[in-house]
Amino acid sequence: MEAKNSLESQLKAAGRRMTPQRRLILSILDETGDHLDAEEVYRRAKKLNSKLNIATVYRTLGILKEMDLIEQRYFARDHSVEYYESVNKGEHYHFTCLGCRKIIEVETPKIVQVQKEFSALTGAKFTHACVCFEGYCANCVNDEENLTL
Amino acid sequence: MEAKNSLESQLKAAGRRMTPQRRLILSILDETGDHLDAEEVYRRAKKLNSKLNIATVYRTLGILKEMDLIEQRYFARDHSVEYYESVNKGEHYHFTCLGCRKIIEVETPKIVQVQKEFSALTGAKFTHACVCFEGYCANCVNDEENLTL
DNA sequence: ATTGCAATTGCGAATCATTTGCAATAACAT
DNA sequence: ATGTTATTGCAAATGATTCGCAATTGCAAT
Repeated sequence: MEAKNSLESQLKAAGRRMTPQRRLILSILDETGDHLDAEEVYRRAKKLNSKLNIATVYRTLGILKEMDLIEQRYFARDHSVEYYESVNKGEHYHFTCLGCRKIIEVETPKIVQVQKEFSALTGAKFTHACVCFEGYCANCVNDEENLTL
Repeated sequence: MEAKNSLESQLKAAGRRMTPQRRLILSILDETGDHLDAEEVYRRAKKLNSKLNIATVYRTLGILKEMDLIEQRYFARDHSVEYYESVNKGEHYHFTCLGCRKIIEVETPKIVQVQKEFSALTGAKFTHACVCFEGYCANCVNDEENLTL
């Protein structure tokens, strides 16, 4: 057997049917390095299967979320930009530059430390953390200061 | 002069007109200890001024956000529960119990440390961080384990 | 290979929170 | 008191997501 991509095989293992639409959506999610929201997944998938409906994209993303195979995350403080990401990417967070809109990944163990401390203190158990940072990257800091001063 | 609540005086300082509707909305925001979303602000305000329109609430919240007098925050990972909070509350984050829906405030300097480290490393400047935690509180952990095992 | 049934799809309509256009109203400087 | 202009209420628009339902299709059993 060929090395099936993990999303597909996990869906099948859960007793889901594999349709061309799903295969398409899954392959996009699996192969992209970008951060895609539902609309963008739809846009890309639609290019390859023009009769795909966006409701199907939402339904598929919903199933994957429910199975904890992807996580819904957000970039901006007001959560205006949302996207889906495989859960197997390791711990990282995102910094969005308000100047150039670049996304920089932030790696740190400290968020997990906060969780551990809080657990130890209160006995609570974490299932998820949503963290998004906003600001200006090194390139844009100067521009921003010139504007606001 | 009486000690005007800060939101009101700051709005006036910014050249905004003070209407009964705004005064009402501001007093609710100023006095509540709860976490209110736009609908809830509207519900509470409506009790005291039955002809208030929800568009006015959204417009007022929009102005306050723009002036950075309140911050829009979220509880849940999927950001389904949103609320507005005065910015002068000091650094804290929220843990939402998925069992009993209780909100526990998490105090830690670590998030700010992450920001400082990242700034030092990359030269970026933070303007905002959005952090929300989800899980089960000590009381609900056991119930949840009983359910899932 | 064929069949049958349940899962899935496409479509359009429904929903829900939020925003907007606009005419009427009201705040505030003069 | 008056005029200008911000603000309001209302209703309609928007935009993302969900839903109902009939038609289709995957897949297991034959």
